[in-house]
Amino acid sequence: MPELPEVETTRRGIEPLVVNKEVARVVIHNAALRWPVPGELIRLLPGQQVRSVGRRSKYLLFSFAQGTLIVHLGMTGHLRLTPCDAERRKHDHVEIVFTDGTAMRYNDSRRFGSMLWSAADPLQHQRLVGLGPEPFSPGFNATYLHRLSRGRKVAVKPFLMDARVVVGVGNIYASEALFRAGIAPTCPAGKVGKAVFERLVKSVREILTAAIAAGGTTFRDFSDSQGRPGYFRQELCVYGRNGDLCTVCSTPIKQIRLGQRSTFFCPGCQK
DNA sequence: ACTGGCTCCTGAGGGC
DNA sequence: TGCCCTCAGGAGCCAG
Repeated sequence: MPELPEVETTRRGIEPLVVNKEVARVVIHNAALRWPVPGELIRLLPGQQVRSVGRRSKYLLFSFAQGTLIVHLGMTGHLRLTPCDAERRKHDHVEIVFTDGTAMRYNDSRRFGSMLWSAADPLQHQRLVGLGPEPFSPGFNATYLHRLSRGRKVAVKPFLMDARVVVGVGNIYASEALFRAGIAPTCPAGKVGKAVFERLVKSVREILTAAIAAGGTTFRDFSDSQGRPGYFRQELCVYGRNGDLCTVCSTPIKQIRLGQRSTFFCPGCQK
């Protein structure tokens, strides 16, 4: 379940393996992702070099001279670098073969991911243009959240998970950040005060920083990256811990559904 | 303008 | 052992 830390870890791992490599050919084994993989990649990419691998929100941006390959990992998407003659795996969708004999393969069992092409500024792409600030950018702060949330009745957890508000906070880290900040996930966003948002901003950054650090140690080797599920599991305080006793106040952790999503919190710590 | 609900998909895990 | 059911989740989309 890639949230921002996992995507950033993927970016850091894959960039040194593909940067400056020239594409020899593109093979689309199965174009069926969230949107069909654009067939034009087959004629556009060969001959071009990967200049850099960037990230905006949970989108990876593979920059080429003539445009940008935009990759979203969805729920189960993985990128791995293999020798180009390595055996294919089930759910390999797209293969980008480089002139040095390696290949980057996109594998996605649930097909929630996507692969898009942007000939112009990728940040202006339809999928990226309306996104909120990055959680580590100065634009993500208590004043911003306070202003944006006035009059909003939506619970603070789905509010925090709304990519138009801030990007990269998925279901797991939303629960964790709210626990750290001592905010009940059900509290209407419009009722949250500025000082409390201050704590939330800090918590979001702390939890993402810790997760990126943990991801960095787990995803070191991208030639063999099928990911290790639950890599941050041991550091989670509430997520997936329904019935466990809170590490702070020993109240049993509760699980509810909020905006169709499993939500975990400590009724003792979070008001 | 908001809000909540539905949807895509496959694999894991629980119950019997 | 095996089958069936439920659940998981990012984010676009739509109806009210």
